[in-house]
Amino acid sequence: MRIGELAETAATTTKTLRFYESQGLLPPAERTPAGYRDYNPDTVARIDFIHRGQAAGLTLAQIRQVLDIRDRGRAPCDHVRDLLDARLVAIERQIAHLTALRDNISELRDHAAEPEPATCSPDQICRYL
Amino acid sequence: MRIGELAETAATTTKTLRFYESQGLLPPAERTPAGYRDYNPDTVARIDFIHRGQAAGLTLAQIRQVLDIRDRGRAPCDHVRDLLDARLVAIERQIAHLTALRDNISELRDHAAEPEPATCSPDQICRYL
DNA sequence: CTTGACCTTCCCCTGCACTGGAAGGTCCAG
DNA sequence: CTGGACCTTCCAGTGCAGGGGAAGGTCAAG
Repeated sequence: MRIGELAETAATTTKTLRFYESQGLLPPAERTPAGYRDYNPDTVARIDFIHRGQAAGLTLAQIRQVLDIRDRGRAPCDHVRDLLDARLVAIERQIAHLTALRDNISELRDHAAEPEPATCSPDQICRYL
Repeated sequence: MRIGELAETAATTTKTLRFYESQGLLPPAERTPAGYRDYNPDTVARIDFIHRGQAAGLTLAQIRQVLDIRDRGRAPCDHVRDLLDARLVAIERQIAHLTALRDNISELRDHAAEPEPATCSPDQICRYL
């Protein structure tokens, strides 16, 4: 199948597929005599895997590592488990950070609402910050 | 005060200060006869304000808008309140998204742990994704 | 007079995952 | 034989907030 068909089937764009190839996420495609890329339909599964990895918050570089391991014939499962564990830790940290930020902003917003002066004091830029 | 002193006092770098000036967050500084920037010590408060805005998750473009309003003599408080409200909404969305992501990853991770085959099935890249 | 710290402008680089567009080749229907 | 859809490569830009480093000017101390 040609790149446009693959892009549509796998819900992506031709630009992205060429980009993935340049980044080593897809192996260099076969070529027709005219130089067109000619893909094996199995490539769709590989792109779906990339999409699932992205949905889990992995970077393309991490996904490429996983695919490299798989392409060398080894099972990348343990590596993926470690990546997911690291993602979980990072996500927990992000959530904690955002929660604290939300509480800070809420406080700023509500704390400043009470006195309600017509304008800020001249030596201050804004009573909310 | 010169740029190095201001940078140290305001806990930033000379690079950043020149960048802020180029982005309109700081007014063009006075110059000494030799061409050195010569800052009013009040500038420290302005940089602190920028830092507080960043800590609240505002972009430099948004902070610049606030400072522009203030510099035109008007109180930016209402505008800042709106920005903070929008940030709160965005943060809530981010938290919800990250929480769902965390739950998905947790499930992937624990669900795949049980059968524990030695390797992934040949038509699958990894049992975790 | 020189050394070293500080300052100036200038342009390019970073990470991330693409996206846009130019210039040109290929293929098929009408 | 022409038009349009599709494909190729390559270069450059996006957003965000700066950072790196070159080439050169300035100033005070020794």
